[in-house]
Amino acid sequence: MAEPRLAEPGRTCDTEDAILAAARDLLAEGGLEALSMRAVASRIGLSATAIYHWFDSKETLVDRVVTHGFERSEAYLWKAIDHLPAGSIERFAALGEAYIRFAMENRQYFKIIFAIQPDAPRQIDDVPGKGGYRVLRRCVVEAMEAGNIRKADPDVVVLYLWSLVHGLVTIFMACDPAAMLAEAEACCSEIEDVGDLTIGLFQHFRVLMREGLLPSGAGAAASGS
Amino acid sequence: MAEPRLAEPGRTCDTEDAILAAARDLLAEGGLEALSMRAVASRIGLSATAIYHWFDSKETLVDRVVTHGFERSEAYLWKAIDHLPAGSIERFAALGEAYIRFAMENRQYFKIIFAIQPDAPRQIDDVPGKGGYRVLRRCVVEAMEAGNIRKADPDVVVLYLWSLVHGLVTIFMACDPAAMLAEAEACCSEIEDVGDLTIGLFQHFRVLMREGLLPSGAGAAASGS
DNA sequence: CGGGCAGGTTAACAGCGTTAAATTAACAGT
DNA sequence: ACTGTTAATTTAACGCTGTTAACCTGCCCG
Repeated sequence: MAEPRLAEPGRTCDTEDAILAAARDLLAEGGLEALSMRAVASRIGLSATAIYHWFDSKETLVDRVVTHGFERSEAYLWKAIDHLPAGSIERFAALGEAYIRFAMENRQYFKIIFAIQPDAPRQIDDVPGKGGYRVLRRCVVEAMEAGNIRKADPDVVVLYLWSLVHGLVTIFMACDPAAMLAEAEACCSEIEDVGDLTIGLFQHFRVLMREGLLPSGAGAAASGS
Repeated sequence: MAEPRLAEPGRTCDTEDAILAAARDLLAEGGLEALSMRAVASRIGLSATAIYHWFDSKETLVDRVVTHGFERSEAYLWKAIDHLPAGSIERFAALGEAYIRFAMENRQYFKIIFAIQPDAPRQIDDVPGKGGYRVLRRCVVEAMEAGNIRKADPDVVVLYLWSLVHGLVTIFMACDPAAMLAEAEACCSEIEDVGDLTIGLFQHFRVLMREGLLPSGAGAAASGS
């Protein structure tokens, strides 16, 4: 039936790609529960068991799909900031917004990565960390060298910023934004899209990120206490 | 076989409680995948289908279990701060650490709440928000009134702090803390427990929370830019 | 020609959530 | 006491899941 060409040297086999593509589509369309081995197989005209010649298990398959989905993240994030001056704090805001947008566009992948792990947690490299952590860390180090942000352990600052934006994403993915909006009616009375709403809220975080919680007057003076 | 007493007026039926208890135990022992209707039923000596007289579906059952698990959160968080002076910023640190500890002790519940939602996300009241949001908001408002933190929309500040600590928890639940530790070797060379490690890192966030990213000199003066 | 192997098939297993129908027991009414 | 009702539970079954075992088919190489 299908032409069985696979010996071409640099090329991975067609079937494997087809499986990955079908799995990716199913995941995007109906989430993880729609991604069954039989569904993937029938979409490419194979038996379910054929998949086991290419992937050890469903978990392996899902892992490959998600990993592939996140490989774009580094380029995605970098593109969002490369037009801004290196070392500037503007880059943090742009990076955070890009992270939010990327998460909203790939929320199925996000949910899996941050939920599926059975007991042995993955390496940080498998997480958006691989791409995102590097980009963010570079921004932090450059901004420190430029004297635009406080000098501290860069990894602590990176984790601080990553936690902030990732927590916002996670909360907004789990909660009804409308209910959120009712409580925090600050900015966003007419925004409907969850992503826009999240970004709108994130923009209100800027002052707190830059200047902290302490009142304006007390600011940097109280550093020693 | 079992004594069929159920007509007692104020009392919910025994079987329902037994189901919930068995489900809670199974969840704690083996996570969501260990919580099957048949496993719950066999643990209390019933048929799986008997559960459907008390709960519409597995989703309903899990929902009840998780909700019950989170009902303690408000008391838990409040207990962690009630010995500290109202309006003080010390309360934020204590509250954050308590949130981390609660999350680590109830990570199965956390994973479900922040992962399971099919498409229609839950109301904020179902999330630790119900308990946690209220406690945190009260701390923020009191600290604002006491002049200890900058005056702003309290809901934005609440969400800022909640995102920060929840993001940290989420990241540390999904990533290998050892790999994390290798990158951010700041504080924690000998800590083994994930919860302690997370709290250790959170303590390093304090300066950034209070005083922001900007360098000490530039601090509060740049407020207008 | 023959072996080996990649790629695929069908059949089957154990488990899952869930439904339908039948069963048992207790209670209420006449 | 007989009857009907309802709560609580059972067994049987359906369709789905991931996965394994065994078998087939055709290409390539010696």
